[in-house]
Amino acid sequence: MALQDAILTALAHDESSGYDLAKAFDVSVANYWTASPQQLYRELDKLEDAGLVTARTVAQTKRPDKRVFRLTAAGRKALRAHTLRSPKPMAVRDELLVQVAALESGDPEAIREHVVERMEAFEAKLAVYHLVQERTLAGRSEADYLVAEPRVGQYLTLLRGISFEEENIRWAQQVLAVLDARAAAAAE
Amino acid sequence: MALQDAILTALAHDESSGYDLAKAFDVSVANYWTASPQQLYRELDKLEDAGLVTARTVAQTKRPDKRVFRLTAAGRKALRAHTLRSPKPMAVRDELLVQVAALESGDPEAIREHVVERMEAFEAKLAVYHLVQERTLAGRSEADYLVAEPRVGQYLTLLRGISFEEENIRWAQQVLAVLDARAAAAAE
DNA sequence: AGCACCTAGTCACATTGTTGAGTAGGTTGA
DNA sequence: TCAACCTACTCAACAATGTGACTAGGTGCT
Repeated sequence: MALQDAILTALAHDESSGYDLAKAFDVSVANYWTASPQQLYRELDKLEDAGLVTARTVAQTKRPDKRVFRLTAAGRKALRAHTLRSPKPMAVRDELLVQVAALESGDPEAIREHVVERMEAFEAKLAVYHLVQERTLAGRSEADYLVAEPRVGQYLTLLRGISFEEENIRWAQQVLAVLDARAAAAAE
Repeated sequence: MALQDAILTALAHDESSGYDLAKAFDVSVANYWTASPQQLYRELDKLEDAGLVTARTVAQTKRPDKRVFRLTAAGRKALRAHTLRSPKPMAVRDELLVQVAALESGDPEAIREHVVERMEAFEAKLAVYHLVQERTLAGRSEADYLVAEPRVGQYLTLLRGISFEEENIRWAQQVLAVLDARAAAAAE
């Protein structure tokens, strides 16, 4: 259900193909909902069957044809109805945290390496978010944008994504510092 | 798979019943993995079939009997093997963020109310985490604990949970401030 | 010439998550 | 004393989400 709503939200302002949607999910929606391309194609078909989106095939030269989706009036209504329902509690799934929780039962060196790798991913993601932020603000101040810009919802979720990645990086650094301090203490 | 590893981790130091596990998942594991009691019972049965945990029925007076689970040697090995595998990227699912992203297409007043409710949940969770933190440290300083305490993994994930909830609260306050400023600007 | 990567998908299967009902006694508070 | 909630589960069915393999032409690099 909620994946459908996330898709409808992504289509609220612009039409797009499944492939474009997959890229958008990768960069900006991943903050609050994750979905693989396969999931998106499947849900788009369902949304089309339900009459919430319409598809139009666009022929391309030198590229495969694509199907471009856009909201219908019913889709717009469904999106509004979704915001009236009480949201379910957040769900998180992070195998890295599972591994860190199992630090004493696992292989500390492997876990350390996983933290390092993840930290690089956090930093890459933060850099992307900062780029999106710059492009979104386009020279305006954040304070102005937050009060005056009609399409502020996406920007608010972007802010959450930025602070989330910043905290992830800080946390990863702390974990590495703790692991190193413990390794040093054990070596004595 | 990873739900199984999260369960094995929770059982790494102490045996516990499915019911106890459900409470533990509610308060501390929810940081990095969520699961309903039903899922836990199902996975515990599978883990038992796979020989990774053993169950022992404990008769209680004035209470229903309970089944207490503990890791087997194979379970301990599986947990260690899990930490050697590269963790999958984090997955988040939050319907509230989906609603905020759809702010312009949805009902702003309903969304505001959902943010208020969620903020209360964030604060309650943070209070629980602080309690767990106090009980865990038991008077020791955090710096000492992080270097000297053998079982530091859980504490590191707790720290991530605390900063996560703090950021959630800050973000929710910002969203409410923005919504109010925009409502005031629109009323003029 | 050959490889890797990009666009733009489809199909089948596996795992995870949700809902609702049932059982049965004990504790707490108005 | 009666309702509401807590402990401690089990069972079944279904819905949603996630993974892996596959197709197929085009582009860019060495």
